Amino acid sequence: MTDQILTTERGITAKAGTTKAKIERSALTLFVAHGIAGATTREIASAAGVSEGALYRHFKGKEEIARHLFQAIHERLARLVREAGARATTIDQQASAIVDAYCATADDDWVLFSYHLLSMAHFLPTPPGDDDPVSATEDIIEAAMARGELPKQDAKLTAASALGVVLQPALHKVYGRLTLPLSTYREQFKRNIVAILRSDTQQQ
Amino acid sequence: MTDQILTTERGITAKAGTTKAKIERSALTLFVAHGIAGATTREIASAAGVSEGALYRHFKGKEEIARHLFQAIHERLARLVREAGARATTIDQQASAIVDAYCATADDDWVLFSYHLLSMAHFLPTPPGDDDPVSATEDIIEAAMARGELPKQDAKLTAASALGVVLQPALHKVYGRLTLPLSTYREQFKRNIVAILRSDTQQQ
DNA sequence: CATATGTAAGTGATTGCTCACATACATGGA
DNA sequence: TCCATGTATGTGAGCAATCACTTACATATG
Repeated sequence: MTDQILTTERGITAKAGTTKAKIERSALTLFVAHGIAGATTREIASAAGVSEGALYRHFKGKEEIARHLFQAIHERLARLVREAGARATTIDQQASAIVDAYCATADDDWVLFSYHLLSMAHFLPTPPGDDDPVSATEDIIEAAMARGELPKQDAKLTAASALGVVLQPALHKVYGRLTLPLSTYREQFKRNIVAILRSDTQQQ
Repeated sequence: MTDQILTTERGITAKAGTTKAKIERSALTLFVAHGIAGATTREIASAAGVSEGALYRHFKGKEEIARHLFQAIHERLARLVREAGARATTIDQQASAIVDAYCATADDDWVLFSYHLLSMAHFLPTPPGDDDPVSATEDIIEAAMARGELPKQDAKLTAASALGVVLQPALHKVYGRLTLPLSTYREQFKRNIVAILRSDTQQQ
């Protein structure tokens, strides 16, 4: 039952090749495969090729590993959305930049991204004050409504549906219904989101 | 630690008020709250107000309860989507009927519906041959493309994004970001989905 | 009395986590 | 250069708690 991984493991926050990086990567993979509760500390240690005690040199416990991994991707996505929103000036450009950022992040580390999708329910609601990608998206849509670029409506709902255009296909990739890299669908995502944002602006 | 529920419990497949219905309802609630692996058989029995042994009179084990509940909502949604597709003739009518069916099902039994959203990853891929709501949606979109009502493109992707318009807001309701019944957003869902379906048909 | 249903007290297995101990390595005074 | 020492890191046996599940028995029903 020794599932030791011999290759140098890419870390999430720890330097690649270190024991901590191996633990992060093994835990991440097993959390995605069996869920957080379903993955055991023994499995994680075995997959990382270290003893179980080593886990507790670097983390307080299993739950801390799970939260550490979640925060890494959650905060990263929030930052990327904010940056994409700040970089562009029109809502169409902003939508395009956000889609690009999501697709690049997903394809860059698919296991980490799918962990974010699958473990969301385990950690939310996030402690107030912390940023998150959904709030960032809502803020960008609200700003566009405020400057008259979009019709005024429920920004929380619009943000949710727009995110759904990307995240539901991402989930289907997790389920094996779609197999190509997420970036493959970038342009269609952008068209679809723009279509949603404008779906109430029928001023012909 | 006796969390006995005194009201008559609405069954999923069992007759309301029976022990089996109480077990189904308690298991469902706890699976949504703590996940399948995170909910214990003791908790389920306690919440149902029965002994732990009673669980095993009606189900082989915890995993069978979880699968039983999943199949109930999964097959129900698949059937509703097929029926909505068969009832209407144009893709716009079909989309409208599917949105109505999803919203009605969600609001009718929100815990069961959110269980479907949250436990999908635990059961998929479904055994081949069984129907599912995503395949049903794909079939309807493919048929509309075949009769020239929609531009020919990746039906699996279009179906995923269209479902995302409804399911991501539903997830946000699970997370507490949206609070109103899902039906509240019906008309906006329909507009958004139609906008997506047509987003490649710019024949002006 | 036969069958279905429910109970209480277990069972062995597995869980997350701890702890006494081993090793690696950097530091610095002689 | 040498080794004494402190600190960081890793080990693996093992612990108490908890897990899903079983079993012997009671009761209800037709």
